[in-house]
Amino acid sequence: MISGRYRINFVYEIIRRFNDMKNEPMIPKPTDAELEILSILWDSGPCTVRFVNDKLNEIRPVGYTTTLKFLQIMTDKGIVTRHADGRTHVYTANLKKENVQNQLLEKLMDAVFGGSAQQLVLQALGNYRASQSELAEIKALINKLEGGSL
Amino acid sequence: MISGRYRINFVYEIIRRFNDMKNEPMIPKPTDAELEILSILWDSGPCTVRFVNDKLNEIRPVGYTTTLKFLQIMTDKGIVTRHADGRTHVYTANLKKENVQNQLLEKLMDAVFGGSAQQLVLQALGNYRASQSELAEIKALINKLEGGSL
DNA sequence: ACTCTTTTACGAAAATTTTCGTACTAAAAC
DNA sequence: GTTTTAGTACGAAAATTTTCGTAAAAGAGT
Repeated sequence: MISGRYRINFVYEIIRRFNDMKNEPMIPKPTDAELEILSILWDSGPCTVRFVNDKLNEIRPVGYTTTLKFLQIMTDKGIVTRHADGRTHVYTANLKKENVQNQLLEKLMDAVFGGSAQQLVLQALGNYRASQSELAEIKALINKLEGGSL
Repeated sequence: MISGRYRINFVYEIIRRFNDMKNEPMIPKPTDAELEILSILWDSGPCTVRFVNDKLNEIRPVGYTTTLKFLQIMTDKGIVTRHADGRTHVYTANLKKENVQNQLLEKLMDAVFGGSAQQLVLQALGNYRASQSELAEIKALINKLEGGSL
């Protein structure tokens, strides 16, 4: 049995060790709570536990040590990095927002859109109104894609 | 403590009872395994446990009683309906594919796209190549949307 | 120096999700 | 009619995720 200083899911321990040898880490599907925290780190840059916890509590009540524990687990999983700043620790997202976005899009696409990006996009456009300028921007991208593959 | 003939998550028991009084059930976020099964039911219509299990095993090994248990749990949660056909049971999806698609899109949108449908769509289009005709179809929808809100 | 506050470390409970074994039942095959 | 096969019911373990309590340390204020 693999066990480090403290043992989390042993799968993640393996992943972490594996990732230590690579540049782009394999992404171990963040949980919902982890996603929430990642979002905060992406928006605000490196954060203390206190800051993350305050942000979370703007949405729902979470104990400070709960947040701390999450960050520690995420450190173990290798999805955030910690460095000390005096007595407190500052955490930085270790995954690129874009990569996670793509990972989740792909998962959703496969799960309920039969793997079709088109179906997903049509559904998203049909239901969540975008502004005129946003629509224009999407159309511009499509035009570029059409041009590129002609 | 709420307990019926058999007790699952008590939250779901409450939801189930609540839904008995309404037409459109509130959707209790299907788990990953449940989504897999829902997909099969959407694609193939009402299915027996045997059929669902065979389908699942095309992808990964799952025991028969595991699948059966899932279907039973899903029945308790109210996300599938069961009716007997002789000795065997046939299960039918109780949620509309579209509704679940939208629910998951919205969740993803909020979680990692700052609530912006446009960002989600741009990302999806940028990464997962769609064919010319698919792109054209998307553009047609956009044109319709633009027209409608002028 | 001493108390009050803030912080990290850690264990463990609670909640949820996934998985399967065992028992029982009914039909089918021989 | 007995055995084999295929089905459901149910409990419970295993795996994962979420949550928090308690202890110890480190500053801060007085």
